[in-house]
Amino acid sequence: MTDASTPLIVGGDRGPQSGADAPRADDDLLAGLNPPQREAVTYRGPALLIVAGAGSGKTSVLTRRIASLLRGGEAWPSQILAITFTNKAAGEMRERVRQLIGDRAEGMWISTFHSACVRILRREAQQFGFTKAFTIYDSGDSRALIKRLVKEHEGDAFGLTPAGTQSRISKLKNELADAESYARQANMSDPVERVFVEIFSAYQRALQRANAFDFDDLIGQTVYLFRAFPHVADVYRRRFRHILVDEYQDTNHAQYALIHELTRPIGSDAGPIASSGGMMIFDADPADDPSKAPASLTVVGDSDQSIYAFRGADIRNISEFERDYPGAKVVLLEQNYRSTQNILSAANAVISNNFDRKEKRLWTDVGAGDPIIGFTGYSQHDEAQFVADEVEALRKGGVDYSQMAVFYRTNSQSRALEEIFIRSAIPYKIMGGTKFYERAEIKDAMAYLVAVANPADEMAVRRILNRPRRGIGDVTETAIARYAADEQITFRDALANASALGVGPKLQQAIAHLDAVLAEAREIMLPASGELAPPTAVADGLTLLLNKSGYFDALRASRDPQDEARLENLDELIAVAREFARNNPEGTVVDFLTEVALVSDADDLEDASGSVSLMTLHTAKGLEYDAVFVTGVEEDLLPHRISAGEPGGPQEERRLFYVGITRARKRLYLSLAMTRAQFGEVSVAMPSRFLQEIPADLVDWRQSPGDVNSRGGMQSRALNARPRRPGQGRYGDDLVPKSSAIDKFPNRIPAKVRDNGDMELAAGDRIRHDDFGEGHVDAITGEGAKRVAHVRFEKVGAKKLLVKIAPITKL
DNA sequence: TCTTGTGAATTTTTT
DNA sequence: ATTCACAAGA
Repeated sequence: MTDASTPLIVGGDRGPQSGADAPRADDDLLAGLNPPQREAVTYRGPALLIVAGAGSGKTSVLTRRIASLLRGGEAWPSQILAITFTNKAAGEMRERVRQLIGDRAEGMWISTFHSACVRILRREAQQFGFTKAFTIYDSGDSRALIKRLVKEHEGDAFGLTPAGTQSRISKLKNELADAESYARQANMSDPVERVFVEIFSAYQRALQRANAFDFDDLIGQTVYLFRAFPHVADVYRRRFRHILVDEYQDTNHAQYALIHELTRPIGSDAGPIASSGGMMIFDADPADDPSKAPASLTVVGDSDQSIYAFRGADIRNISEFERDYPGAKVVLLEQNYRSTQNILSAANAVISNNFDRKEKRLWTDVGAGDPIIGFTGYSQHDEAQFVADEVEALRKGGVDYSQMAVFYRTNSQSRALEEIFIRSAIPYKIMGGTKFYERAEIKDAMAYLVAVANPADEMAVRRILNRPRRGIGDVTETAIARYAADEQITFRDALANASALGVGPKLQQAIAHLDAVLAEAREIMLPASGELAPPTAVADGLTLLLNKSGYFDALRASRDPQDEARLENLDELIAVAREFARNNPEGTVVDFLTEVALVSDADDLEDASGSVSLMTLHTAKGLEYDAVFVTGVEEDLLPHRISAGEPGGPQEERRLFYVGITRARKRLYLSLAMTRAQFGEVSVAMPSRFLQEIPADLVDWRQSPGDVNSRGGMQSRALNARPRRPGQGRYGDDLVPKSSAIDKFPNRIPAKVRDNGDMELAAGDRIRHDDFGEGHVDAITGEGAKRVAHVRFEKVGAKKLLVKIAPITKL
């Protein structure tokens, strides 16, 4: 069957064998599924909600459901739209469907919201004043633009910061508001609001003029497109007969509205009907006319794993699904196939502290498994060392590095882990963090491509104007902008008239040269003759741009050691472009730019094989590992300090912790540090409240927050930089210390740690340290909680100790 | 126009 | 701790 050639639009046809009721020949698709899972695969109806607890096999269910639709002849591949949270998840789902039914899977749309919308927008852009070649602004691009506008409108005088303005605009767009609709209901007598609205609408005009969409627009403008052009919407309503949305709990209002638009009856172009009420009301019952029937909708989600409220995800989308889609079938998947009972019990205990949730209890029949391991380090380095030691112990026990992951709340926590991992020679991979595509040199190179592909994008042209240095400064840039405005041409086209700009001959030459390079690259990548550019065009064009613009030369000539790395990064980018050409022989520059703009951290799946994965708890969603380390389980970090002030914040933090716990298949480690350096300052950390929510008998504290200071003969690596000898991990050779005092209070979390805050100590005093013995205080520096004693010990030499928490007594 | 130095702010999470 | 922005000087 040549599904790829299925006509894009299949009229009112519902598929080759519509109306098939009894699933047939599905036996192998249902093999190994429990009853609710089977129901989720085989149910047929207008709307289905699958409430899928963590590890309940929802991906399996989803792929089998798709496979069963296709195999049963109920749908063509082209009639299926499946939305996932990341591109990586999309790729995996596509692959799994292919494994189930083979090449018949070709032609489905399986993608993220953003990718799907880009596809639609590229096709329909001309309908509303954009071109196919529109640019996608990532948050950095949009921040840069907003920053300029805030400055121009003197927003700072009204307390408007670029970051704040950006996030407000983003939130509004997620609610499908634009500057006008916002202005209508805002208090416009407030000058701050007026300026904000001005900036908002100026921002939107700038995007339009630059032929660009920001991330939020990709969704919002697609919804706008569907609402403003019902015949366009109908094209997609006819096409997509089966819509499936994963991670539904993390959809925001715009995404919800998009799905709503797509699941209207065909021809229901009366505009938005009572969408706020959630009910769809029509003059005639659409069921009367099968050719107009809406697409069937399947959503999968788990409100306990909703962790994106901060960016507009609305948990009500899932909790009110049954109201939005009356008659919807609900299937509950509670049996967990991933984790041991101990891990699940901990997860259940934690999440049950969220009060506004529907009761749901994960269970498994695989048995209790190993206890959860807890550890309290003296510092983040100590904690990292523990993780590294355990990773090595697990490795020796036969666990592959790729089956271990370390999670943390904030990206900045990765640094300490990295340092220790490097020193311990443990292969690791950081998912996310400072991203390849956010490096300045990569953004520059991409801006060159954008300047060629979408000359309307003034931001991109301005970015490369003086990169590498051409002596073009503020004055010249303004001159170009003025000339462009006077002549009513784009900033890009103004470069072609260097001699008319009224700048010096040297500058004229520089500008003319840049113009020529851009033109030459355009001829390679987008030949004016209209002929198709060869697959290598993107890589070739990029190479040409970087060579002839002098970008490479400037980096090579530089003596900044970092510039060598930058050159390597650019080489890598060119390699990415080549790879892209291999995978997409027909791919254009625009396609390349799109792909790059939409990749996310979690997509970065390039063989994490053989390495331990490090990532934030957010990135961890949807993944699973044999062994999981959740680090930094401290107050003010998890839950994060900032969440305290936000409504629903602490609960969302708890869900985040829950997500982390439920990623673990066999082994779970929870760790924290007593002190943590941030902003270059050391501060004292307290155990997270979430730890107390885990039943004590589930956790085996190797070093608990309760007795970390009392005894144990353990040296603090925080205060003792003595290098470790190889093979002498803290519990090397699987020798877990036969804990003594530790067993007595296995899970006692005291409200506070040792506090010597008021110990009076001065230079000249003698002290005794639990580990280091007796010593002489040379000096005291710092104040309050950060008071540091410089001590010369008789046995171990000079040390610096944080007075507040060091296990010392004055003699 | 570019370089250097000082000071300030940063670190919550991301398609 | 590090990065970034802005100011003053070359």
